[in-house]
Amino acid sequence: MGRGKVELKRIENSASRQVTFSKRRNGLLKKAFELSILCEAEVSLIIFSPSGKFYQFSSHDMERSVARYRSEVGLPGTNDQRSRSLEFWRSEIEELRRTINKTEAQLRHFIGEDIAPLGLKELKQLERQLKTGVERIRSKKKRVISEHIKLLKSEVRRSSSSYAPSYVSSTIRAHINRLFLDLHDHLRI
Amino acid sequence: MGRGKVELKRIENSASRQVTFSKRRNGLLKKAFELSILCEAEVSLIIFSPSGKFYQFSSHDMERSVARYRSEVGLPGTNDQRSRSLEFWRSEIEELRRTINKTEAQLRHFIGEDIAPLGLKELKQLERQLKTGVERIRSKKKRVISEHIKLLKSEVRRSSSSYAPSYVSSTIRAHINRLFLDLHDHLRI
DNA sequence: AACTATTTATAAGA
DNA sequence: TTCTTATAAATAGTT
Repeated sequence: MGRGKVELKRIENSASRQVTFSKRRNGLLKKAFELSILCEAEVSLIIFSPSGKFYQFSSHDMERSVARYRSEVGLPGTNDQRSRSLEFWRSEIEELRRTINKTEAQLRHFIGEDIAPLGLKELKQLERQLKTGVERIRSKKKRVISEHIKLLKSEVRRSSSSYAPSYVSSTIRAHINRLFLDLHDHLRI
Repeated sequence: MGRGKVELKRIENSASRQVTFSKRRNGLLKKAFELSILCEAEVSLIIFSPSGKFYQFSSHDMERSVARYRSEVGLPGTNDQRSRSLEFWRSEIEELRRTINKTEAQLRHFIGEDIAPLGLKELKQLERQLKTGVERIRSKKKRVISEHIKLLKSEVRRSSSSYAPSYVSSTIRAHINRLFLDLHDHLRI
């Protein structure tokens, strides 16, 4: 991965060992970060240089990952009370994960992703749900906007029945214009 | 570092996310190992896949590295292993529950429920997502149906160029009628 | 610290 | 999962 290949053994030259450490350490930290983002993995990395300098990356809280590590390696027995309750929590968590996967899949279907494997029947149902959603959202938007209008109208009434100076009504007129722009914008889609 | 570049964000497609995880996990473990050999560094790496599978590398004893990590970040000594791992599971479950709640809320929004507290901006975004979803789903449906049609046409061709008895073509005609009903039904919505 | 020639990792496709 | 291959990335040796 450079001008020449290197044997997998301690680099004898101290200067180049240090340079290599610096380059590869950065590379490793970067890749640990990328893995955690791209694949949603939990990744923790601890590095000490030969001279004792310390570097770390942890996608989640380091203590959390260490505890999780321990729960993986530190429990050889299966029959004591502790591992039983751990077994319970594990299954609890699996169930929650299943729920999440299912829900997220549905969500993706709603925005038209991962629909390749769906049949006509599913597609039809999806479409109907989406249509319903769109209708409700549009009507909610209309209500929101007409609330705005109502408020503005009452303001207009109040100010015209008072002796407010004319710049007030022009402010209100500006509000109204803004509202109509919004209205146009939001109902256009 | 492959046929195309990848954006630094969660890979949406679950299959390719898993493949990428497997490849990059191996790459990361390999590089951690190389760094420790080439530069005599102390390197510890803990990885959990989203599905909970566990991988690790440690150039030295993991507990030693963890203890050294703790002394670096200034945590008081250790702990009761059991309460820590319980703590971990508790936090894990809370996080999963939060995820579920968020995702389910989104899902409800998509079908137009619980949208009372939403503002115009959110409503607008929702509507746009739904529209996109509907469009994708409709085009997928069209593709599915035209596949059906293509298949049927080729069947018709085959059977009319053979000496098949006439009831075959009437069967096919029935299929076609059924298809058109489907077509009408599905594109009507 | 920069610069490249090379090696390595890996994304996409089969 | 595994293999292949084109390309992107990392990095060894050099300036």
